Amino acid sequence: MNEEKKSLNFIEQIIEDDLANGLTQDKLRFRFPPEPNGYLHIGHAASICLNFGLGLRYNAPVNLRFDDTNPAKEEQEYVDSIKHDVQWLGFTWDKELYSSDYFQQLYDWAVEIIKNGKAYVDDQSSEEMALQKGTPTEPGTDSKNRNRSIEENLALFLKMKNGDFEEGSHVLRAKIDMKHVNMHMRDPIMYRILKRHHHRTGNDWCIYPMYDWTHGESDYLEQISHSICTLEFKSHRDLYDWYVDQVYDPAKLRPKQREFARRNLSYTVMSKRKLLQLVEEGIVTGWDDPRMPTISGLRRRGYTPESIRTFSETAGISKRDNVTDVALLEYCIKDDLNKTAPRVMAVLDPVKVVITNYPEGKEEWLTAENNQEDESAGFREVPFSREIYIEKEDFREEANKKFFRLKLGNEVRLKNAYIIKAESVVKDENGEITEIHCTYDTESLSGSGTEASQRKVKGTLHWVSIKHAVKAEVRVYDRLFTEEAPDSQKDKDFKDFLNPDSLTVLEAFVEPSLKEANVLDRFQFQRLGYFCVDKDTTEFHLVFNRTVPLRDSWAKMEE
RNA sequence: UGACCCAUGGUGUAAUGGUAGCACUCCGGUUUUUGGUAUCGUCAGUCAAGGUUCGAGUCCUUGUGGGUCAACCA
Repeated sequence: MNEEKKSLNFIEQIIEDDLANGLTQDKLRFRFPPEPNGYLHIGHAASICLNFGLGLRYNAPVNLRFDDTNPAKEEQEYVDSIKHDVQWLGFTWDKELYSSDYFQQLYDWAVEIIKNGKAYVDDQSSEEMALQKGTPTEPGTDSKNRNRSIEENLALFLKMKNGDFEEGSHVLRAKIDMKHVNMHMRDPIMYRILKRHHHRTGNDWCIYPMYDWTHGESDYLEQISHSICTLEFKSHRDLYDWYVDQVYDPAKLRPKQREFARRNLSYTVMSKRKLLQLVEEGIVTGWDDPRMPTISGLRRRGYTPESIRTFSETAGISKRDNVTDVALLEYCIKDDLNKTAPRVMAVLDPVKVVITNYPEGKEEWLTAENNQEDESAGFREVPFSREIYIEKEDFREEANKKFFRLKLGNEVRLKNAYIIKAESVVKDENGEITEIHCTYDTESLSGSGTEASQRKVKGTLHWVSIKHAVKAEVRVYDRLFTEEAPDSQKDKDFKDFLNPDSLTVLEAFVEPSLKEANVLDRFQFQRLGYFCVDKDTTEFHLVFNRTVPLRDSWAKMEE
């Protein structure tokens, strides 16, 4: 009953203020506007969760709008992946829209703007125009084409549209103010000539509208009430407003742009350019490499949509630059999987144990709970026999009292099975232990209710029966970079900080029940971590990805 | 030598002029057939200096520090 009221973030605050000042709730409408030029990453997830979260909170529609105004970079493949990722995250958009849907409307409006004397065709080189643009501290100078007649502009713009000019030879510019303190207001380009095939409009157009000209008008057309973007667009706001002013009908809703800080994660990079570089240079295996901060990478790694939503919610939003500790993301997935992932046993670095007083040829199928955190998860049967594998690091010939695991002369419990005692070891010519000989307490079976079964021993180990074990490839991932903020180190390239050990491939043994596992099924390998079945799995070859290890306070004690 | 944005524990955020709180991380205790989980606890913060006010993290001024802005990218 603690009616603790959740505080509003600053965007919600703005909306509440607008509502208090007369905007009605039914006018609220949002959008998520990715450019289909790459895969979505965890930073986009923040924006997705923000926009769709607002939609849920205010019962308002949220459009998925592809900002596809640059045919040179955009592809259908990216459109498909983005739709998949948004759905996978658990959100439903109202309308699927494309900026390219508005090319004709934008063109018609541009003609009107020319007729109003607010735009002109410039045929200078981009170098000349850049020179005239000035700098943040110096005003720009007017183009020699700035005062072309309306008729001439109309004729030239038509020729641009008709493909009569070469790429790069002409642009349409808004006539605003070359001396404006805001560089974006110094006669920005509205259209450029691009003789490229567009993934949706094909070859219908050879002029394409720029982002600024497109975005506000698209928001206006869709009657988006709050157009939320990241901080680097702050200085575009003046232009956004100027463009909306050119077509605004006061009877309609006027969209407003508001900006928040993009979410950065420690030990990774987030820019599409850099992620693309990792993919193209083969540093990772693809956009969905489990080490990538992409939604598809996290999905393949074993992250749940729920955990990513919780992460976004917990990290919150603000207007300051940030680098969120990846430990928070890892906490979110561990917390989720702890409640939902079935427990199984797998040995990643095996050493053989022979239980000398266990009859040769005998096998038992023992009962094991699937999830101690969830009674409804039920039980399964796990085979036990005379020879088993345990982890190498779970045995020492000698150790101090802090070491709760198996050592000569000492007892441990095998999870869901018996208590065993290490009696001797067999070594090869190099002194490497090849077998550990143990005896077991025949009365100590877990759950049997006997006095011996209730005995307290300090350590409990996971294990697999050698005879029944299934071989599996296990891919153990570590952070991709060794530096918290790899892309903000002065004079250094982010790739200087690549972690050479970000992937370790192990040949492991897992309990037989895992033979039935399907791609993306998630498990806790007890005492080790959370793992999921990779898509590389075939009928004959099981592959697991380690999502995240369990907290290991023993490893910490060991320094 | 400009304009704009930002500044709260190690990290991410809250406090809307009135008790600086939450989560993660770190460290420690208890419980435990996972050295997991759960649970209890410890350490730790308002960039600085002035001003307004009964009262300032919050408002004002000036500094300091960080970021953004000059693609025919978005």
